[in-house]
Amino acid sequence: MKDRNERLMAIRRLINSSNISSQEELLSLLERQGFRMTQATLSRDLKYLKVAKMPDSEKGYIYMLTERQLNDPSENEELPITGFVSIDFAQGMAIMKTLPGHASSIAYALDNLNSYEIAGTIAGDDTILIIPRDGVLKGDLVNLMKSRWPGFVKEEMN
Amino acid sequence: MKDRNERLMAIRRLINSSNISSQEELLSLLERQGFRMTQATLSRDLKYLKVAKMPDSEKGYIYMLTERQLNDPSENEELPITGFVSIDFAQGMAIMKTLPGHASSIAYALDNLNSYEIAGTIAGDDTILIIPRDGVLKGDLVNLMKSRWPGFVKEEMN
DNA sequence: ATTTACAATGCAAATTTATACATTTATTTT
DNA sequence: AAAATAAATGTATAAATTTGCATTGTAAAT
Repeated sequence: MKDRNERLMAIRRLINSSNISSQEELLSLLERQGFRMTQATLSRDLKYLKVAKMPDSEKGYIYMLTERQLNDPSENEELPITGFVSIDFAQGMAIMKTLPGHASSIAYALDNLNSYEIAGTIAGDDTILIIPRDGVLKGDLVNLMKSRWPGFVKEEMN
Repeated sequence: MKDRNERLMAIRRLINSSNISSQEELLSLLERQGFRMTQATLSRDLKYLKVAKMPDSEKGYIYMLTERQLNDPSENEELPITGFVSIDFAQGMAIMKTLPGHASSIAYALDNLNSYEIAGTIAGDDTILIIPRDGVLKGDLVNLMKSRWPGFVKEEMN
């Protein structure tokens, strides 16, 4: 199902980076990127991704991501502020270094973000392997971290 | 235009307290409260209130408030953590007491919440008069405070 | 008190979005 | 590998939402 995941990610990126006001509009942007599909599938994708449509003073209505479910406490897990050392990318995956013994708690928190981008994590003692879904870019992970992890700074990265 | 404001508030309350999945559904709830209107007007109200519709695992799709515009920095003004003393309700308005000299800065921050509930504020030296829109209940204001003001606690209220 | 300007609303039609059903494609089981 | 099961998608249609236009109600100005 590689295709679908890449499409889902492409949708997220488009919605994140531009103000899209209808599925037809999004559909044509996706087609420009080589995705072939119908509006029906897009509607289902948006439902799956929990993309909301909200009024916007400029464009009337726009789609927006809602990863951080406003009222679902389970999704509001805070990432531990301490223990993070560095993050690195290789083989399409992310390798996060932590202080000794901190890996599993951070990995646990990462899992509980329930973010689409992260397919899963495996933690050792001071290292976490983060496996992104197909189609997820390094930048997507960085954005995720930055948006959900107060103490996380790009500059600390390699 | 008293009627319209009360209707707008009723809409906010309903959306906040229940999971509504269509305008028709919301319409009938409003009618049960004595509001008479068409679905077209409701659509315009929702647009005015910037109510978003998002996928929900239980009900398919639900409406939700988006006061806290996720990406609009101007709406993310933080309320000053210090200076608040107490809040009181009288004559349909709220009287907030602050430490001496703190009233205007807090009132300024309140204004910049751009919240629908607050029609306006007037600040003296240590007192702020908060004028709610018609139809806004005491509880609505308290909810607003609690959701936007980290340090605000109900117990401090009278 | 009229007139003028603007905001709010209904109606009907256009647009947009969701979904039932059938079909294809992938995955799992035997 | 074949059969059985589940997942993904297209087509056509239904359902839901938005909007242009006309009208009515409200407020402001003369």
